[in-house]
Amino acid sequence: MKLEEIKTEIPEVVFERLNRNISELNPPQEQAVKLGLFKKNNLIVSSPTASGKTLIATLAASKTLKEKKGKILYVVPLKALANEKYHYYTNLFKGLFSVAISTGDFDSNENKLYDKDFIIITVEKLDSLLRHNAAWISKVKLVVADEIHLLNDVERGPTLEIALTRLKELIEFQFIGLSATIKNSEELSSWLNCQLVESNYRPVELEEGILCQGLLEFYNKKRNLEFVNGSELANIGNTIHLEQKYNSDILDLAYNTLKKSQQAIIFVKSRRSAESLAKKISVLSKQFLDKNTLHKLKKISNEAENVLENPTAQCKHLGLYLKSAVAFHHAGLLNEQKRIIEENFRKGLIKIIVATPTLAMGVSLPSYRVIIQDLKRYSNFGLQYIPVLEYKQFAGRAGRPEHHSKGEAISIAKDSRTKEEIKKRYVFGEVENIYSKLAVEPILRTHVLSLIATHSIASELELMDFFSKTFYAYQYKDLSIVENHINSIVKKLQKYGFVKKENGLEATLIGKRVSELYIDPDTAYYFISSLEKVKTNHIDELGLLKLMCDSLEMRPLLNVKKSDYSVLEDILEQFSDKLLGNIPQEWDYDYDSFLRSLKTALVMYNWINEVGEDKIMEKFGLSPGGLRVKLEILNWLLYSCREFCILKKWKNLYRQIEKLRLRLKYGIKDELFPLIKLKGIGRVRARMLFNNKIKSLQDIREIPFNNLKNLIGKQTALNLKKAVGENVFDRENILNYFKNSKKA
DNA sequence: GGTGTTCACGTTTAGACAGCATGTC
DNA sequence: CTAAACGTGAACACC
Repeated sequence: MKLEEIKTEIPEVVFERLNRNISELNPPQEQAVKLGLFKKNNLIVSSPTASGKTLIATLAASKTLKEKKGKILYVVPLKALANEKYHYYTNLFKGLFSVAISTGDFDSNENKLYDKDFIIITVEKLDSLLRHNAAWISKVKLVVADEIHLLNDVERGPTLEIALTRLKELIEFQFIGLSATIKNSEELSSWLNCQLVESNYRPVELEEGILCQGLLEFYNKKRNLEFVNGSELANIGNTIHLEQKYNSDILDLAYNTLKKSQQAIIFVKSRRSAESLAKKISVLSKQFLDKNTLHKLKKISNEAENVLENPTAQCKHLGLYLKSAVAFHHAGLLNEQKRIIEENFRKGLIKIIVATPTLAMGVSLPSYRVIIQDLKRYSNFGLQYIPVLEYKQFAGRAGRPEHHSKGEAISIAKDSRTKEEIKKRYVFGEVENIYSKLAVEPILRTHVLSLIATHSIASELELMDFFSKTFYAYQYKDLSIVENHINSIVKKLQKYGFVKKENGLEATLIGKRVSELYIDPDTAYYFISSLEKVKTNHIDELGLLKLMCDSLEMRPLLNVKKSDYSVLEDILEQFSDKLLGNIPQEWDYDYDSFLRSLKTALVMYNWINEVGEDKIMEKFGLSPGGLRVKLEILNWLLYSCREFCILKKWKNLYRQIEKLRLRLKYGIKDELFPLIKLKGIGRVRARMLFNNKIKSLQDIREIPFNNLKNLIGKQTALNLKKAVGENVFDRENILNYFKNSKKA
């Protein structure tokens, strides 16, 4: 079907912009049109990664926008994905419609979401907005849910499920669900009252292969399909004998990739193996790089290494491997470093990325070759094979439509038995069903509170009525497990003082706030009851930090190593009277998690006492990225405590909490507060100034410009002087000024 | 006595959403 | 019910 044929359905400018890149609709897209995409029918699209699902959503959105009847909600599971979509749609709709992004990081709040046409939002943020009763929800006429197979996720699936169920209760809208290929897409689509678009279409051909002891076999699935149910998975397709140079399949394959001037993403199971494999490959990749490339690589290596003022060991390693066009990629990196890696891989400068699964979930970063080294991953039951769905996500990254006509996904098998297993399980295997994971207590309790807080609910029965509309109810029919949970949760919430039962079920003022703050009711109760006991005292920072680390939200906590025990026990002795909550004995079952919490709190305590970031990483075995994440969560938890203080009128505590938040934000002691307010001054520079007896704005005013310049560099010194209201006319500066104005 | 090798044992293991206010791709 | 890679340190061989 030609794009031309649907021209009248969408705004003309949008059509022209789309038409620059696409003239033809691909099979799943065409099918979506035939199944009533433009007739406001609900659709589930179940097809592989990169099969053009986004365009289906775009077409439906364009139709809705053309009619100007209401706004569009585009729901995604990751912030990184939200950013990507935001860029795409602001570009596509530039000058026509307003696009907004709403995640925990930033709200495009300038004009409020109320006025925006197209809103990209994360699942949890949507849930949060529903808890806040956002007024504009009633104006939504189309909801797109991207990666809807997230429903299967133990932790985050239920949130999506509840949010969708609530939306259905609240308003009428067209629904488009985009999913990876799953087995029970039929079931999913009938729950949501959808037409089903199912397809195996890919714009670039995908060749799946296995490398085992130097022998690389590719399988032709079309011809083999009939054998799948028998055991005959004959090896039809190419077979290649790889040049064996390094006595290691993975290194030989990396060599082969580089020799062909191709790129590869290698998926491994742990951060440690990502870094160590990157190291090995960086040694052999040097031979393929010319002078010009090396020069460019040196630049980005420098950039990545020096994101922090004091590079950590991890930063240095990354920098080193980048010089050889190799990178590792995992959640312990800083966002800036991830950006550098992704950008330069797209440009072709970086040749090989060794990554943990992050890279398969997040932004779209295709590569000619995808190499899957680990198909097993550690779980509660030892090493276990990953789901087929995840393998497909890995493999789906192979092939860049703009550069290649095909892509290769190669798994590594250590022996022939493993090879057969991989062939059967993954290459020719069937993708799993997805199942609702709703019936779990910790998840239900936050949602039960939020339902009570936003609805007028007459009784537990009415709650059950809501849950009978979920995917869980649709799949399992039997709600008795959920019902048991709900009854005990409602009792618990009453005991906590978050819910009261008078005419019906109703949230108390504090219960409502807990729901809006988006923290677990158990956590909230634990915080409030612990703080109650010390509301008028002076609290030690470590005590407060430890309290925060006891919460569910801070998990996973740091591991306690054998060598840590003595240090932690010393600290415990020293601070035992300052910790909130009770201290378990060594033989208690929760002693271990107590120590883990204490260790995590200790990291933060080091941070606010200005221990160098590189030292913290070394001492606690933490990554820079990990520290950032924990700091952000802490800030949110402390903010929540602050709000509790307001409701409970605990003024003394309020002040202490605010002070701690400020110290956490910058990683400083109180004495640097005046300096940190200045732009361009972070924890490192503020400390340096302070140690040079510049302790206040007044001191900055008084110190001669040249002295300041020697301390901190000319540009920053100029900015500082300006910031404290002083204009500096040094000679050089004036000369520069004239030089620059001449150029202009 | 210094240095290199081997072996047994111990340790560790992916990821990422949320508040609020302010200023960026 | 289930694993494997890496680091560490002791024991040992060799110059």
